[in-house]
Amino acid sequence: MTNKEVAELAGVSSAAVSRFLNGGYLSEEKRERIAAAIEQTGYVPSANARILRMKKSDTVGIVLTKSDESTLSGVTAGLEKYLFAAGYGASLAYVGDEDGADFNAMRSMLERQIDGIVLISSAPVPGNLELFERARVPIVIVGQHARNRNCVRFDNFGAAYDLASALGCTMESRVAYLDAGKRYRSFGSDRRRGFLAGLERAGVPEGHVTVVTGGFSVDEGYYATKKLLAAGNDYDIVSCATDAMAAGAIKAVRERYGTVRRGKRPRVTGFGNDPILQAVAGPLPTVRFDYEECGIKAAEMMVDLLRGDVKSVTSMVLGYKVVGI
Amino acid sequence: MTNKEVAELAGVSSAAVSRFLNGGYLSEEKRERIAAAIEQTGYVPSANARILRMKKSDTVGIVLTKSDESTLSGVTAGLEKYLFAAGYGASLAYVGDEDGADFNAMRSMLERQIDGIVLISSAPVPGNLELFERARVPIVIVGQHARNRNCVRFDNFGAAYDLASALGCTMESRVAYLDAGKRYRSFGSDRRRGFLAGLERAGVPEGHVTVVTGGFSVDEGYYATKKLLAAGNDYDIVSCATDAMAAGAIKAVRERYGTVRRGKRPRVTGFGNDPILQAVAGPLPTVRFDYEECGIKAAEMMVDLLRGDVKSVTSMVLGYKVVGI
DNA sequence: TTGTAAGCGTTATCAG
DNA sequence: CTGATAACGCTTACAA
Repeated sequence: MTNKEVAELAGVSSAAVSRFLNGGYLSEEKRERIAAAIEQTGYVPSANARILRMKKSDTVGIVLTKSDESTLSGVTAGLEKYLFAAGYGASLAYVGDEDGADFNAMRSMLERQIDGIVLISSAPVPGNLELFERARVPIVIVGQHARNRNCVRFDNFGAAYDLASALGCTMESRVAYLDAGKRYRSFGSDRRRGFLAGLERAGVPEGHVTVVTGGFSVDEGYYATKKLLAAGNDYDIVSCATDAMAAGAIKAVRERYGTVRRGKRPRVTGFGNDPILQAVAGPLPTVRFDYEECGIKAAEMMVDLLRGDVKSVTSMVLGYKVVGI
Repeated sequence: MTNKEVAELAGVSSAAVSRFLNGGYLSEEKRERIAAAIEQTGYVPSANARILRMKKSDTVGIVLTKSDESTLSGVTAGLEKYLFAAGYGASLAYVGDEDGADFNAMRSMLERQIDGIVLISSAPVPGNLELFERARVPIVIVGQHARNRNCVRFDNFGAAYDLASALGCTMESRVAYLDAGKRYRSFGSDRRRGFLAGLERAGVPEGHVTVVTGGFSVDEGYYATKKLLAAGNDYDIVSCATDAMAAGAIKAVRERYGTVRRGKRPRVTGFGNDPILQAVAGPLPTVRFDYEECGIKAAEMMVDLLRGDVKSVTSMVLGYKVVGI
């Protein structure tokens, strides 16, 4: 069913149908006839033809690099909310670890003429951004810092620093830190560096701190902690780069020390908003971020970019809240 | 940058460029010249023009009705994996509770000429399916039963029945069930009915069973349980329709009975694969579904539909595993 | 207010 | 093997 067919049925020109759809000059009488024809035929206009003609899609592409589940849905919710309100659509693509998956997703968005792209990534930003630059498509990076690029991210370093400072460690404390891996700047190295700096500030001697690097899943947190404890050392604190790892760590700690809090049982800390962990392990020292706000800010930045009322590159850093101490 | 411009630069016709991109007859010499021109210009073909011309997009739309977070990412992962392998793209849209959000998302997919649509929904399937029927766009429903429609779902009734049967309840047992709400057939009424049937089978008298209906979040599980226990009754079992609710229930139980398992402290059961809950509350009786397989099956069904090698409507019911008993 | 017609970037047909 | 050309469905001058 096309424009033209509807027009014929209604006894008007195809231009009239287009005007009906987009709000142009039209007599009340034709308006009704067209409405009836559309209703009758179930006509759905072709977005592709429109985009082709208009050379823009009023749509923003969102590419999510798979990582921490809960983060993503909060951020996208915020993004979509703001974008819709501003009259834009959103087109999502999840990408996993497969080779080149991010490139494919980004390219396919370009092919579909998205007007802007938001990259949500915990790993280093892919090198394929030139693609968008050449096409003059504005880019907003979420969750990472990128030199001279528009980005919105959380202050992971500061959050980890404050968390470490709030734990009440002394010169005697023994602390283990479970790092999420070098590949991930935001919840990997930023948190690790912040945490270690915080400990140093608190006066914990370097020799009392053990850092273990692994993945960010529950299982990886579990095995890393298990190994650590099996080595025969006692820790006052086992700090984890993510809530998922913390869940694994808690399991390992309980297996070793029993379920009751006493004596040498280490305290576990996490990082994130996981409500299930909060309920079951609480009060657990952790850090909360407002993911939805992050999405909103990113969307706002994008919309400003699209509307052209922005001149310079902005890098926005969002705050955090240390809880459960 | 367009087809034609690249063609000029390479000194060939636009048809040749098209053949280069889609693999048609082309001399090695021109092939090279075109490749060079594309490289040089950063040309990206327009998917919209192609779709307009071809009248198909080789893309499947996936509409996710917001609900249980963890479910979704597993199902979409399975869907995308299979679809990509079969040569299709996927286009995601998350929709929340806002009025008409699902309709808008579905319509916009139609406007973009998706070749098929997968609806992932825990609430009743929206009435807007005629849209797709009129457009002859195949539909696969995930997570719900829908009369005379292609669908893939889990056996929620059976799972809840088996879970109830496995709990070792006797004629003396007191059981509370936290229902997730009538709006949700799959994890609402199906699970409730299955659970109650299982209890009956196990010989638990109806009078010993309390059903409370609420939402499916951690908090709602917490408050419902708290209220239940504050009423002064003791329960042997508090069964929850979702793992999130179970997390809340566990918190409430601990607040009332302390953290040690003994005496009248009720056992809590959940429903789902939440790894964090498993680690921290385990072993917790719960039911596991293979979400990724669900996505794969749905994609398989869709691809069969698209390829036309399928005649009748299929309704597929996937199994489950009761664990943590 | 309304209709005509050109053009958006592809691909497929068809003649060379 | 190659190139000209029509057509896909829509919007928008421009002319009426």
